Amino acid sequence: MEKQFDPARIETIAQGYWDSAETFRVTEDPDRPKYYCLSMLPYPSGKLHMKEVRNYTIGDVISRFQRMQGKNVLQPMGWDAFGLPAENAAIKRGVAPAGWTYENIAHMRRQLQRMGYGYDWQREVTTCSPDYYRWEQLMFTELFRKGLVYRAKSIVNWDPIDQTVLANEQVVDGRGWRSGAPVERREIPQWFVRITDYADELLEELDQLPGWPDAVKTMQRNWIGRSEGVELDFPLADEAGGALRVYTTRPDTLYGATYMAVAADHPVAIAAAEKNPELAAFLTEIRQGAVTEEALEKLEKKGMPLGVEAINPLSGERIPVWVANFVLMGYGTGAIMAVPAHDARDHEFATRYGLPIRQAVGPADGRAVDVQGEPWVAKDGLVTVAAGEFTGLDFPAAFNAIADHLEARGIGERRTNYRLRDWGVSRQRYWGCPIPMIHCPDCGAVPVPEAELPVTLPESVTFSGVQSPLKTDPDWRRAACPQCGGEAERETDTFDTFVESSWYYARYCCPDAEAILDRRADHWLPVDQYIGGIEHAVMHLLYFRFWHKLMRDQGLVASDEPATNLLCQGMVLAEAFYRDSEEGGREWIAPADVKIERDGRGRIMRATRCSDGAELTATGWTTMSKSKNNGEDPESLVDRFGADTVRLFTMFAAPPDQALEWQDSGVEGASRFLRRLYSLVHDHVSGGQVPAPAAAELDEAGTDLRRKLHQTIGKVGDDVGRRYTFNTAIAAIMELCNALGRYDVATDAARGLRQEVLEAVVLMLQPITPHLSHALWTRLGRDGAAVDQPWPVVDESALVQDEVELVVQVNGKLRGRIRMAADAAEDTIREAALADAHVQRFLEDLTIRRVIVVPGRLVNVVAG
RNA sequence: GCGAAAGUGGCGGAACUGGUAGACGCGCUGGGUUUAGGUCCCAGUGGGGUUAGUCCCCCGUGCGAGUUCGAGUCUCGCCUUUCGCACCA
Repeated sequence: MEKQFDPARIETIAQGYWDSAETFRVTEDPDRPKYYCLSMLPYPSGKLHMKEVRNYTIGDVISRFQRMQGKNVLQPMGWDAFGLPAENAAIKRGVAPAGWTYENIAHMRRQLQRMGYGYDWQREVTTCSPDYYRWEQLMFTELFRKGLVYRAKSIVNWDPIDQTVLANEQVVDGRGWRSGAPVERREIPQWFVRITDYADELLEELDQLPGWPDAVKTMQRNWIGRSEGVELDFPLADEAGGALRVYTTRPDTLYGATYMAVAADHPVAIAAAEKNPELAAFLTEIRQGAVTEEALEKLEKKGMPLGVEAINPLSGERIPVWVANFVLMGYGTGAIMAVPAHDARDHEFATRYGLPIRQAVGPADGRAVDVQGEPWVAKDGLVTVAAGEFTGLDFPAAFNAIADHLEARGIGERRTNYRLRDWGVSRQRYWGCPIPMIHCPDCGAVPVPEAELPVTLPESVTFSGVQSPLKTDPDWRRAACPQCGGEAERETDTFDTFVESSWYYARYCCPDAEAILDRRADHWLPVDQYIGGIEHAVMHLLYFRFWHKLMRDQGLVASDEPATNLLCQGMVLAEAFYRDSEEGGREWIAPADVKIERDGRGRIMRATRCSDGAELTATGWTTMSKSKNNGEDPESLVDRFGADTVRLFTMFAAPPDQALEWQDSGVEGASRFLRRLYSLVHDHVSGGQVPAPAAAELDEAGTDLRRKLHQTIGKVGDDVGRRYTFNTAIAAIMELCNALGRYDVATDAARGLRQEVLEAVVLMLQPITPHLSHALWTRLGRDGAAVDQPWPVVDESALVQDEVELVVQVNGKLRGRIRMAADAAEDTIREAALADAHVQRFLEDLTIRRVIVVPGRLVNVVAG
């Protein structure tokens, strides 16, 4: 055995072994329980990111652990290859998005392989390949035929200078990122999938997912936002008649409605603006700005009266109709009834424009509230006041009485509403999956027949960024109508990339199927463990669940949910450094180019740039990102320390669901531990033939070490297999190694024990540092490969302990420790605790009132 | 603005079911090995006080209240940070 630990050499040998033995290639096996471990597939941005290393190391640790439990493990990998960054790269460097993407995939695949992840590469899925997206096109046309897909108008960010639709991230402070022009909201026709048809099922089945984090389930519940309310008409008071339809969850507050507000695109607002130029200008003004909910909510509330009045259907009162910038057409009915006394946003608006605020409900205990100063929004413990015949009712009673009344008079009905909106899947972009529809002047929108799929995206194009090459290519656009054969046009929009990532996990099961999926899908599904970033808690994970149900209803899969367990890992943070220069604004300096001076306690005192000594400002911990130039390159760390060290550190630094603060010094600590273990094994095997373990011949120190070994096996199995706290598993292994290092090996029995400990350590580390374990397993003289060994078994007889230490508290404060037989009776424990000299000191002049004995843990003496 | 989480030494974190706060690692301090540097090994390391001593005391888990024999852990309010908000993925 070489004295020096050489990670590069060890890693090459181990990876070569797994390759030639086809260790990670899996097929369906009826004799072994299956285990499907899935990590979210990466966008091929060019370089592997630290957050991906973290994600995939977690997945690989779980996969390798399950393999050691005897499971038939499927762990696939692929590429979420469509998306905006490829278009941006194309604009910046003048390369085609396809070529750029394929090069990135090749580079990143090699980076993943160097990390030693146990993927079955034969199942690799690349979403921009026609072999993949043709099946999603087929699925879409089938959904269209089932009526689950429709076309409707919706709002996009429109850049009036570049004449293009902008993504939300391309809107900076309400302006286009490149043109700088104020963004306008524009309505265009787009394709939608009816996710709201599945809203109830998506909501209710969250209760059947005990393996999903509560935080994610709560966020999804809130996102779906089911509410019970009433939809009703407020008749308009002008001669033309008509009515404003609104939805409210608070019909009990109807008597407090003092004005109405409509969206700028509402027909009533447009009609009113025709004869009012000032109003028309205002409508144009409030149509500007970004479309995100966040931007709308943070907006300064603005409005203008339309000169139109509506009639409160309960009180008969005439109230003014306003147009307001925070009401949007397409969200609900595009109109709201405003009850400023009981809604914060309505209150802010009413106060600003001097509109009346009238109380409709109040506390049931009769306490007076002043709604002029601030709204009273409670829904519990309320009673209606000044509400005509409905006065004096609590919330459920008022809700029902008013809803019955409205329904009886035919001006409204009860309605269940969702905050969730149907999924708009159209994108006005080139680098995406073409939407397989043909627009015929006579037949309308017609799906492309299955025999003509896939609708292939042309890959050799020049991409300028102004318009999609699909829209400017008349040959590509031209098509015969599948229905009437007449001249027609292809849809030039492409799919939201969330469509590809909604079903890739199922395609991994049968990547070569000549259909969307085949029978193999149900062998592997549902996914046993899904792992990905918390940032996907709502959108991706909801579409992922939704698409699974769509596939179920198409008869493609049998299960209701795609994944039984979900682990959301935290972000990866790093320190960032910048300097503000007069000429060039803020400049971010890579941490590798920064010289840091720390004070005696390790805090950063001063940071300077290595090249010129320029003074820099440190930001503290922040997300690793390109814009801050603080990304740690995993590959250079692998070059310096080896893949095992990088894997060990990312698992050790924090529990997986917490943010990980990246520190190079910590990486060195991980490397040091592996070197120490290597030399422990080296020293051990250089002593020659190892005798068989003989537990009975061990002295007290040996018995203690052996107990610690088996405690550790139990703890690590629980930490890795159930708790997913890899950091504590590693800490326990380190403790065991420290104990082994202190253990004096003078006898044959002791050498045998050392062999037993080292073998267990090597196997327990196999999921985390598989290359080193592969090497050391052989060095310890064992046959076979570490990756194929079963998880070590706890020897219950080694855990037995005759004596335990108990803590004695007086009034909750630690005052003494006593050693007792493990099975001592409560009375004996109480006596021993009270007899302890140190405890007695604190009981002088006090009367003992109670003694609490917690067996195996502590005694608390309550005295006063 | 709305929704969801998280705050523990100089730093990352541990304490799993309400029961010894600070495991493990980094950093730092002192010592040793080495021609030197690095590596490696040993010891110490929450803050304050105290002792001849290896004894002992007080304080301490973002802030403020509460429940309990006992709270980092449970409840309420506040502050700060992070994630998401439908065209970034």
